[in-house]
Amino acid sequence: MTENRKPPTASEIVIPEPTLRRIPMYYQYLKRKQQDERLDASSSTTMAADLSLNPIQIRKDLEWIGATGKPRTGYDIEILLAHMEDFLGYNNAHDAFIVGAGHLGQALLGYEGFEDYGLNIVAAFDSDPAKADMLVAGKKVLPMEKLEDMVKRLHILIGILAVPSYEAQTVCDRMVAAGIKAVWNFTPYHLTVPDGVIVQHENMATSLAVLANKLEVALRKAREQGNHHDHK
Amino acid sequence: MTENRKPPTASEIVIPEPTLRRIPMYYQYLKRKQQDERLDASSSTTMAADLSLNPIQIRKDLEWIGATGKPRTGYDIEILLAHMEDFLGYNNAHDAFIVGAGHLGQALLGYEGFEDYGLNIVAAFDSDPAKADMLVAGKKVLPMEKLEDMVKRLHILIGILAVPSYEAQTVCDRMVAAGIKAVWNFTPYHLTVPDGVIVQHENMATSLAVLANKLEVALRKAREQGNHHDHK
DNA sequence: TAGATTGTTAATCGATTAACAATC
DNA sequence: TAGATTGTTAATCGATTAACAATC
Repeated sequence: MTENRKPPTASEIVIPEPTLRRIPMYYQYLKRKQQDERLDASSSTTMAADLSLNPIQIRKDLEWIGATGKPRTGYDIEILLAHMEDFLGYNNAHDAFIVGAGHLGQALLGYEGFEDYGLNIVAAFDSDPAKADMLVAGKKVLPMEKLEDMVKRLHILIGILAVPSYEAQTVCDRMVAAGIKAVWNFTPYHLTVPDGVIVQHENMATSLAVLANKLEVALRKAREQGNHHDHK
Repeated sequence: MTENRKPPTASEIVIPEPTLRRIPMYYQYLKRKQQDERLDASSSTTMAADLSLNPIQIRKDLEWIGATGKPRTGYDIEILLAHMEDFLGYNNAHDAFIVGAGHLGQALLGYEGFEDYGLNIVAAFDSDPAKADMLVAGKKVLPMEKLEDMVKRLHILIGILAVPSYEAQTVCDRMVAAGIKAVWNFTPYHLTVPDGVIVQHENMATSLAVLANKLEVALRKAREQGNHHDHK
């Protein structure tokens, strides 16, 4: 194909990550609005107020997923949700394997709602023989030895890493060698992968650092105000 | 030394969030370098290569936590780690409660490494009487009724929400009423809290959306290239 | 019509990256 | 000294916010 003028190719236009990260929030919010309050339209103004965001930002975000609204009434929630599901891959879910069936792995296995976002966890793997053939949330825990074979047979593209940090790189290498193209990493270990393989880091410490810092700043401010108070 | 001229008040200078989010990654990386490779210095150049970041960005980040390096040799890892621990609150940890002792709650209770980042999980609470007085990772699971009393008695400031999404707001309200100032929310529910209370959202769907999107873009690109290939 | 809301174009803000002098 | 690396100042880039005309 490769048509001429239109500066970036289709495959080069990529949604900004901040926008992408907000879509699931909108989705969750709107679904609730629809189910609990039986609303069928919502304006960027009300959404912004409820979610503590800027209405202009919301309109820009919604533009990215191809949604349009009506002046005076806002956006049709039904249509908006459909757009989002489409965008997030609800209608084109990817299969995934989890490696590591500890508490975290089991929590992920049981997490409902991944399907909404296009992820279908098929099974888990664990090196502990005691866990082999266990069922968690209706999904099988298989022995590690079967990993490569199963990845190939089912053409799995996504691997979820919920193993101890010191095993992360080894397991990741095995996944990649077997054909996995995207790794969702729940360990704090910074993985090295070949070109073309995607790694998404889910680092709890990162979030915690943000939370602790905000709290610290707030406490500092409170203390200062306290002082000023004393002071006068 | 606290010299004069510096326009904004101490409490107004706040580290940029992107920088803050990278600190734990540096920390984890450097600790490994120190322990596994017995290195005692590292340059922004090598760190950048290993972590796929820009060296200038790393230098700027390190400046924020007050670290300095030496031309030619780089940064002293020992000192760097100390700075980071100090910055992340390792020496000034906050106590926290978890509410919800399901798989996720138990995974969090057992997560080692929170201490490194200034968080000390004291106990968990669960409404399921079967779980009452259970021990997880050496920490007690207490019945929900005791929540308010314990928060007040121990002056807990941080609450971790690992309950089902439909209970999130109710439990959050109870936490806040009892005096909790920061809520780490692991449910997908968007919480409403009074002014002055901090909420940190740990939304798995958000990360997943990013991962799925990157994979989709990569597959699209691969497909396109495949076509071009065919084509010529 | 009047008024709220969309959607677009322009301005602002902040983070990343570049350029380069200072330094060990 | 020569050369790699720091740290600072300036340029760039991208996201957020503002302004406002179009629209139902």
